[in-house]
Amino acid sequence: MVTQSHQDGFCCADHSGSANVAAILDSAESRARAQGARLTPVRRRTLEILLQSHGALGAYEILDRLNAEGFGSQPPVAYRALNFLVEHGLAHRIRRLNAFTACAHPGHDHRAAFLICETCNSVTEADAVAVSAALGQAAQVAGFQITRATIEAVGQCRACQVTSA
Amino acid sequence: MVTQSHQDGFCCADHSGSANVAAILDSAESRARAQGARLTPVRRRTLEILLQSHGALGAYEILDRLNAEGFGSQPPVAYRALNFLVEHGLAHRIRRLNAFTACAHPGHDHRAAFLICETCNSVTEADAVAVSAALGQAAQVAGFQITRATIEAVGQCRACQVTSA
DNA sequence: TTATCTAATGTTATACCATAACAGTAAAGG
DNA sequence: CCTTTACTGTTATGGTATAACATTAGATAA
Repeated sequence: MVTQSHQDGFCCADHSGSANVAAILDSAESRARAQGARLTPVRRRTLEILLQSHGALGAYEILDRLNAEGFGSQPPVAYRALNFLVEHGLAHRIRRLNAFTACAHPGHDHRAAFLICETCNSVTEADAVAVSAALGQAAQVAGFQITRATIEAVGQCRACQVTSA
Repeated sequence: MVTQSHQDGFCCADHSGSANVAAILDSAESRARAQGARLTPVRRRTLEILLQSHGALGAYEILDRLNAEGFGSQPPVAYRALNFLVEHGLAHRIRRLNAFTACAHPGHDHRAAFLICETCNSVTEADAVAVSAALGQAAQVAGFQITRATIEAVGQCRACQVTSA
């Protein structure tokens, strides 16, 4: 399971304590509106599920939860909501896991790298400005013009290194 | 199709003219042997298919070709050969494309980034030593210990920029 | 050599991930 | 209001990947 994580709560700090989830959702809504997009109930709820989750969630897991709450039951329901969130910078797709995660810093025009812990399955979003610059440099050597990039690392998060030491 | 590429041959230089394919295969065999691994017929042929291909190939495309030549017909046949090649540094998995490509510089302990042209579907392997260093730096800030990384960029290769200009 | 052990191949079966195409509904704009 | 557009939901299907087990081929040691 891609999503099963933090089984014991020992692994890492809280991700967006539920207190601020609502605030994040509201600001997401404003930003979407400003872009002429609508953060509809399914989309909002999908983002909320991602925000409350540790690690990343697969589309079908999201779908199960949405369906349990009265939303549609078929894959496109989840994929559409998730694609909307990704396109609007509110979530990220983690290709290595075939999964999705809420954006940790929505609104910023940030380049992100993802650090995937293979012990606890947590996914941490790291700043990738320097990485991006280096990648752009490497591409330039090849005369390649980058549109977008995927930067994902697998390893062990701080807490899990300690635990297994 | 993930692999359809270079439809008109205008796009990029030849990738490993068939002359050196045999040499590459032989040296791959030696290196595999040195590691106590065997480059069996399916594995060797799979690598050859990748070497002769432009762009990346999906596992099922490889499977079709293998099967047409008398090898097994079921997915594990292709996946096992491909995983072997990846584990031994003879091929790379391109996650964004759910596909595989022959390693351009087998033997080197190189960090690679992949530049995927969305116009001609070519996949170029670029040196990613600096990118890797920057990524390691970013991870260190988070206390994260990287085991391996995926670095893939989508955009336009040199030839396709010219063409569409 | 032959018995044995291990690695590799092949199969069946199944699970997981993702999208195309179409019908119905709700919101925005004239 | 009525039209237009965007969103939601469905059915159906296609693509990607692996688990589990039977068989065969290679390596090892008696």
